[in-house]
Amino acid sequence: MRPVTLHDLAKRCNVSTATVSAVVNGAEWVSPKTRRRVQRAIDEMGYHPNQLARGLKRREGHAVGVIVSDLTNPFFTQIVRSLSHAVRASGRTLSLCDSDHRLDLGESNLRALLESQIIGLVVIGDSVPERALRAFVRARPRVPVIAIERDYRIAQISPLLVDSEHGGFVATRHLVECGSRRIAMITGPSSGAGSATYGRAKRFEGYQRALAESGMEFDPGLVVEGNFRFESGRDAMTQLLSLRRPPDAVFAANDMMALGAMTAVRDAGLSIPDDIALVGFDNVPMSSLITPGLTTMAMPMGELGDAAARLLDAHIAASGDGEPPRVREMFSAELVARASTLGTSPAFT
Amino acid sequence: MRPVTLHDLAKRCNVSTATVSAVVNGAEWVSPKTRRRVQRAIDEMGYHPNQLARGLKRREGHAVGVIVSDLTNPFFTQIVRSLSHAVRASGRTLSLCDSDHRLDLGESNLRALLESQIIGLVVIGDSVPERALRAFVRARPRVPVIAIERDYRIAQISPLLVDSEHGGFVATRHLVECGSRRIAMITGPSSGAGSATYGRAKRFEGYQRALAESGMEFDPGLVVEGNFRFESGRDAMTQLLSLRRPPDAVFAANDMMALGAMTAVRDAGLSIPDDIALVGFDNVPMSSLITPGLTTMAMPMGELGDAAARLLDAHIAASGDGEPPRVREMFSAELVARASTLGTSPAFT
DNA sequence: TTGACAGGCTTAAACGTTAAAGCTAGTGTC
DNA sequence: GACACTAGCTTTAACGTTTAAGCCTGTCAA
Repeated sequence: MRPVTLHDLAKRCNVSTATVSAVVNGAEWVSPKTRRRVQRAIDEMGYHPNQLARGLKRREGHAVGVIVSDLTNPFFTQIVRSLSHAVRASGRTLSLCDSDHRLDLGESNLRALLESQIIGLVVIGDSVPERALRAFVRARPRVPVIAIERDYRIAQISPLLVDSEHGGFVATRHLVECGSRRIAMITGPSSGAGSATYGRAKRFEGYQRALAESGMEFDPGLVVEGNFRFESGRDAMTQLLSLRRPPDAVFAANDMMALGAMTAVRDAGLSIPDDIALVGFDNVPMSSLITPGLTTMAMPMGELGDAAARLLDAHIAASGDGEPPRVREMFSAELVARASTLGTSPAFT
Repeated sequence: MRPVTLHDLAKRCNVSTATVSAVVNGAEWVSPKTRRRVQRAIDEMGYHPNQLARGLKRREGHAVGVIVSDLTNPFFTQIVRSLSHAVRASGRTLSLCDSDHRLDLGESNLRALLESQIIGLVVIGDSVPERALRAFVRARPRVPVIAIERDYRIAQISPLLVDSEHGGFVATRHLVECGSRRIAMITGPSSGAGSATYGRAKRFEGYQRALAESGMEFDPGLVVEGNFRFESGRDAMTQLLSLRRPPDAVFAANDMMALGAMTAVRDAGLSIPDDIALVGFDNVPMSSLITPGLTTMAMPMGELGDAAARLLDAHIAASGDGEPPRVREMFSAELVARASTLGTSPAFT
């Protein structure tokens, strides 16, 4: 039992396949009578257009590709989710790839998407090597590519960034304002997976600027490198606590490391925020649910997903006019103050 | 600049497209000399097969569809993630749909997947109306459909289930063993989104059986209905605490509600587990990170994703032999005891 | 009466790939 | 020398759509 095709409908209605196609696609010129007859046959026989054939003929696919380095990261999940809704709303389909923090997997994922003739691509975080993307835009000059939280040096790629320098500055200044005098930082990795994300270095720069503007000296001994994961935050914190002069506040480059740091503080029998004040970055859902609530810089996840979808739609709609224009958009993270810096005053349980 | 096609390669190498196709697909009969020549041209010109054309000709797509009711639910995210890896490993592509807890969206997502000629379908949770799936298996009798945590009454659909009756039983018995005498339950919704998931009713049944086997009376006043979300757990707990005789233990049908319940207990100035012992269900990542750690029934998420991928591969490999066989697999949830029932003995911080 | 024109359809050629069937030259067999 | 056989190709017809071009038939203006 083959699926119903335009031919089947055409035979049944004694018209040509072109006419049936016109009805399916809502062309103007079909007479109301024929249109009704064909429409009835479509409903009765249960016809569904074959997007492969359609795509082949129209020389464009119907899928938008998205590559993410780790879907279990709530930051990415939320972006993918809002992206998926937007993509569906415009009648397309989402092809999802999880590169599992491995650049080689990201590259093979990208090839698969290229072959499936995607009509647009969103790359989130540090999931695809620059070289591979360069090859992609060369092979498909008309396909819009959007990078979230990664600033590729490729002219055809539109970056959507969060101003992490400012975010790091605000986070650190908040700690200063809360009375901290020795502020440590747990950074992202300087090499390997995640090291190339836009925010990694910027958060550190913001931290340094805030220290400078507050007249505090920068102590390299208070900077520990993590890898954005829970365990590395815990280990980094343990290391910081073992210093001769431990810090009284810590700015972690993301929430997962901040949460890891939190358990290390607890394990050491110390209290947050009295002994150690703590700020994270991302505002993952968990940060509002734990006790004490984690003060953090909220990333505009929904906005990023929506903006990506909006850009894709615009690019696709304007296709035919050569290459898509490059757009660079900057979003900002907002401070969400919770108990990990403010303490348990009634307003911030 | 059109993408390179088989024709371009054929012309360049003075062979027919059939030969080039044979090289691309690794057919045996091509002479080593020709193979080398063609292979070189492929590399030099940067050829990538067009999966739309290939799929059209072979009468099968290259994508596996997955529909999930809410991607931000970590339980689903982990399944999708392991599924995506398995799908990529077999050279296919993942088409992801998030139905946003709306059955009508799930239905339109399913239609989109149908049109894109998916080669297999995984439906996770309560995301697609049974009627729509029935139509799908009628339209595509050869496409294997796998349902995770949902037991559709459709012969062609293979369900992958977790024995939640037993899980509910073990969870409740654990509370009994920890000394609780009045055990309440926060259930899933009895109607609307999520109400049709396989586990919902089963967890409640297991709870009742454990009470009966422990010789404890079942008190309907200790059962409150939630909707699987954080806030509903918090509200349900508040309601339970306001009873004349509040419970000394609560079994929540999932972790998110248990976490909500936890904040309600804290807000009431009570302690976990001394005043209220708490058990959840799912073992979302957060449950191990909060304080106190949440005792919960661990769902075998990776196993479910892998099993789904394995079944799909088997079905697809055996295609041609008519309809895919229906497989029903049952997995089990395992108790992970943490501080929310055991207290802060050194072993369970 | 002729021609122009428009409405409503059909024809036919693609889109890039695969696969069955056919062809050719060379080898081996008796 | 006729025959079969094989290795290594080519030819050709699809797969299900779309779309440009063409073909009728009827209407209307001149």
